Parts: sequence; C-alpha cells; structure tokens
Amino acid sequence: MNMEAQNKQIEPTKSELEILQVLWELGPSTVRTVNDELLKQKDVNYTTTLKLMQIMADKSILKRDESQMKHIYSVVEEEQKTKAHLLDKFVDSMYKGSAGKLVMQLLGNKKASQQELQDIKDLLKKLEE
Amino acid sequence: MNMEAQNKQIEPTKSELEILQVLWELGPSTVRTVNDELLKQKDVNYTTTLKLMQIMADKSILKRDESQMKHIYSVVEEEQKTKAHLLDKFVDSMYKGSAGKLVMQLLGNKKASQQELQDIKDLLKKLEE
DNA sequence: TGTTTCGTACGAAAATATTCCTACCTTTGG
DNA sequence: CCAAAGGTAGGAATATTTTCGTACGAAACA
Repeated sequence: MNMEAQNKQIEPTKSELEILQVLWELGPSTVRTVNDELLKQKDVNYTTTLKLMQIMADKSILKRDESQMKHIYSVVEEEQKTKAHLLDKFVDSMYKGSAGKLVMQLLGNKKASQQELQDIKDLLKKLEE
Repeated sequence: MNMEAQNKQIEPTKSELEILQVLWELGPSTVRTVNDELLKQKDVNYTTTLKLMQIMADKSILKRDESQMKHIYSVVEEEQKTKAHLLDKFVDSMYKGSAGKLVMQLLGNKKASQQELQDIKDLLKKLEE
C-alpha cells in the first residue's frame, strides 16, 4: 500500500485562505462567483483569482468539475478539519500548545458577547459529562 | 503634532514571528543568543538571523542597544498586545470575529487539559461579576 | 604583534507568493 | 455568420520573504 505523502495537511497562503473562506461560505462555485465575492473586499483581477484557484487545484486543496465549460471548484478537505488544523498550529506557535492560555487571552479581551459566553459555559458543562 | 503612521500594528512574517517568540521567551538578547535558540528548532545561518533582526529593527518591531559591540535587541511592543492583535486577526478571518466559535472548536477538540478547563471556568465566573 | 574568532553591514541571490498579459476557445445574440 | 462577451491556460513580470556570500572592524589570545 502506498502510504507516503498522505496526511499532509494543507498550508494555505494568505490569498488562498481568502478563497477558501468564499468557498466555505458559498459552497462549490465558479471562478467568476468567487472573484465577484472577493471584489466586495478588495480589488482583484479575474485572471488572478483564476490562476490562484488553478494553483490550489494543482496542490489538491481544491478539486474541480470540468465537465462544463465553466469549471466548478470545491474544497477537498472539510472546513472544520482545515480550521482545526490551522487553529492547532496557531495555538502551538503562539501559546505553546496551551488552549487554555489562548482562551484566557481571548476572554480577557472583551471580544466575546454575552451570548457567546453563555454558549461557552454550556459547552463546558457538556464536557463535564 | 505628527500623528500619522502611528498606531500601525505590526504584521510579522513567519520568520519574524519565530524571532519574536525567542525574544519573548528570553528577553533582550544578542543575535547570537537568538540564533542559538533557533538552531534548536531548525537549521539557520547566523547571518540570516542577523539580517532578519536588522530588518525588524528597521520596521521598529525591535529596538536595539548599540552601545556595546554585541548589540542587544528587544521587542518594542508588549508581548500581550501583539499576541492579542494576532489573535484578533485570526478570529476575524477564520471565525468572522466570533470568539465563541473559536472556543467551541478548541474545546470540542480535546485540546484543553482538565486544569485548563478549570481555569477557563474560573475566568468565566470572574467575568460574571 | 599577528592571527584567529566573533561581531556588524550590505547587497544580491533564491525561494515564494501574487498579479496580470496574451492567446485562444466557446457561447450568445444580432 | 460574425462580433462581442465570457471562459480557460500558461507564462512572464512583480512583489515579498528568506537566505547567504562577502567585506571589514573589534576583541581575544598565543
């Protein structure tokens, strides 16, 4: 069995991440759709987005359906899995792997709403069981 | 009064962040010390680290004491402030600014120890007051 | 003193990431 | 049928980040 080169988590660049966000939000889309969405945030040329998405397909971050003339791109990894991985990396490098430290910083930073605080408390309760 | 170009939060690159970690850990240090520390993690040439730290000083991420032949570099911004900023950016881009969502992901990910969970609960209690 | 070691400065090369020009094909509408 | 609009492909130009060679001064020491 060929086991090598598997399990390699993706390491999206900044621009690639922006595209992932759009695809997570909108689901499988054409380059046009993604680019239109990106245009709401920043000035970007259509072919730039096209190229980026082609590169991402090369890297297997995206797959695409070429059966139509307008190719449809979709994300290969599950959104949650990728986010979890990026979060882990972040926690590891910034807080030496201590999720607690990160949460402390976050909550101490008036960044969470009342509702969110409540949600977190609820989750903690569930985890106790 | 000249107010422009202030308040600009730093945006360290990957390599720059590695150096910041070391300086946060060890406090003001020489290039040699930082480089030795980095060598524990990866293969890196002394002059590379030197150059990077010079660049960071140019950008005012670091300041340095040149009174000695061995320059002493230290971090300009407070560690917590920089971390808070990076965390905010991360939450904004990955979780649309919802700290709650991030915590949910984190805690749902068996990444926090019992002790950490307890700490978080304690913090939540304090926030209630 | 002279030579070796350790430091800084600086420019340029190399590696990555981003942007966009150009060519060319397909679809659409007059 | 022809022109315009909208697609893809690919390479080249840019921009950014990272790495390192080289020069040269100061300190350590045989």
